[in-house]
Amino acid sequence: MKARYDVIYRDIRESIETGAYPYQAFLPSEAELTAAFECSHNTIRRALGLLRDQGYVQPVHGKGVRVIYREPERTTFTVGGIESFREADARTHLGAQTEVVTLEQIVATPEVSFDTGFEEGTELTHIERVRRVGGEGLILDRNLFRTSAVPGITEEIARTSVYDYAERELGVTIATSKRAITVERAVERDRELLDLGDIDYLAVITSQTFDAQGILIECTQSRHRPDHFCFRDTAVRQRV
Amino acid sequence: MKARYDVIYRDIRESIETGAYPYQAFLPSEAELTAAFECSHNTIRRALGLLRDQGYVQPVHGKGVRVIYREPERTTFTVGGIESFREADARTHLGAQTEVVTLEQIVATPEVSFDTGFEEGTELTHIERVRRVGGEGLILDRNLFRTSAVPGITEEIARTSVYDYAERELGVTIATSKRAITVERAVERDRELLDLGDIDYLAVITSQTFDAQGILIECTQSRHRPDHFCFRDTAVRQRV
DNA sequence: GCCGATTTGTCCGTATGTATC
DNA sequence: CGATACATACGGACAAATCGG
Repeated sequence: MKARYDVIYRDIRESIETGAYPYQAFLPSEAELTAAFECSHNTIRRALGLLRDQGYVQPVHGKGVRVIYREPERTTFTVGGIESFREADARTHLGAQTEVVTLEQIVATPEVSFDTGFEEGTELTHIERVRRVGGEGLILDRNLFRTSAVPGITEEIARTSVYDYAERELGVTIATSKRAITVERAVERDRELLDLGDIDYLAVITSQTFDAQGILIECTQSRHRPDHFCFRDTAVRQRV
Repeated sequence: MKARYDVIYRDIRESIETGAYPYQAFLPSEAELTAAFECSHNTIRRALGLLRDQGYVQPVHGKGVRVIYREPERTTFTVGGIESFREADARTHLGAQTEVVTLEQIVATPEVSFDTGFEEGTELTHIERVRRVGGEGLILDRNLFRTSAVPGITEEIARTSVYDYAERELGVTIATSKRAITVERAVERDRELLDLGDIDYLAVITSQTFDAQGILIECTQSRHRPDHFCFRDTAVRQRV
């Protein structure tokens, strides 16, 4: 992304994360930023809007833009935004491994259609993968990809990153993802594939992913052992 | 909020939710919308940006703006994502009751400060509340309000809605909320106050809330019995 | 309490780039 | 290639909130 507003957003975000603009400090005014980045008022505003939406700053009308970001702890496996397991792994440096348990072609039955939102009869690629950190099975991912959108998935691709393959090789762009987080009791299959010990509940993320065309291309269930699960989120007030 | 872009956003959202623009359909082009709403290109774009961020539509470059919203399925969940307990209760008509267990003034110790982000020595109002549905204790809410921002909380207020009190009586506006969802083992206190049976894990939402000034005014831990917990979310891909 | 300077919030009109068909 | 539609960017104008004198 080479858009000006995005470059500016990243630049300021960097300054906040490194502490150049500390918690509770005010950023330079929009006028100053406009001069500093040599761009228009609107472009600065767009960058500031991103910072606000991502929970970095809180603009205060008539006063300035206050920093509300503080360094999060990096202890557990955090989920947020749309990032693939591989990206999260790279970010946290936990050295995770992926084992492909299932890789098969299926056709959406009425029941699958109801659960996932795929039209009945759609050809789907079904994948089950176990994510291991330090040899321990922590996460069970169960994906259903629309085969016509993401064809030719091999075990090798499934073991590395389906997202990379889809984005780079096929030119598919992931755009929007709808998720629900629930906590469910572990079932037989979970015990079989994960290292649960006496743990009998899992954090479950169920998500639907749409591509840049607005077409549903993937449904996923990601079942996490609770002691390595953390979901972070920033919500901005809905003005009523 | 009477901003034009917000009115337009709500108008189009309404049309989507009622099915006037069905799933997978394209909205009228920006030019047509500009004419229809008699406003500028930028204002329409801002409204469309909101619709995109909230997961209603997916703009497709060079083609149009596609609807990706579908009526959420009514399954087993009770407590939804962004809404407060009271709002969720009103929506689901479950007839929930709130019992105030604790209401006291405390001062932030170093440990509390570390856990919550309040400055050491800050005067805080500590509240513990149990949310019951059908007599069953399902949720334990533990709040720490900055007393100077939200003074004079009575048991009556705690039983109904601190949020209403803060907004209406005190003019405090909640602006940004940072949340983390984890799954934790139930502790003694949870068993004491909630009806857990043989359940020994809880869904825990830990949140920090900032007012319109960017000041931290509240930290909350909301501990949910997992069989009545669901968190919903829509994420937009960060283009890299 | 009022006024003026500063700062953010909203909106407009226009121009240009880029993707789709 | 041209027409259409979304994406980005600019510059200007005015409103609204804050703060200090």
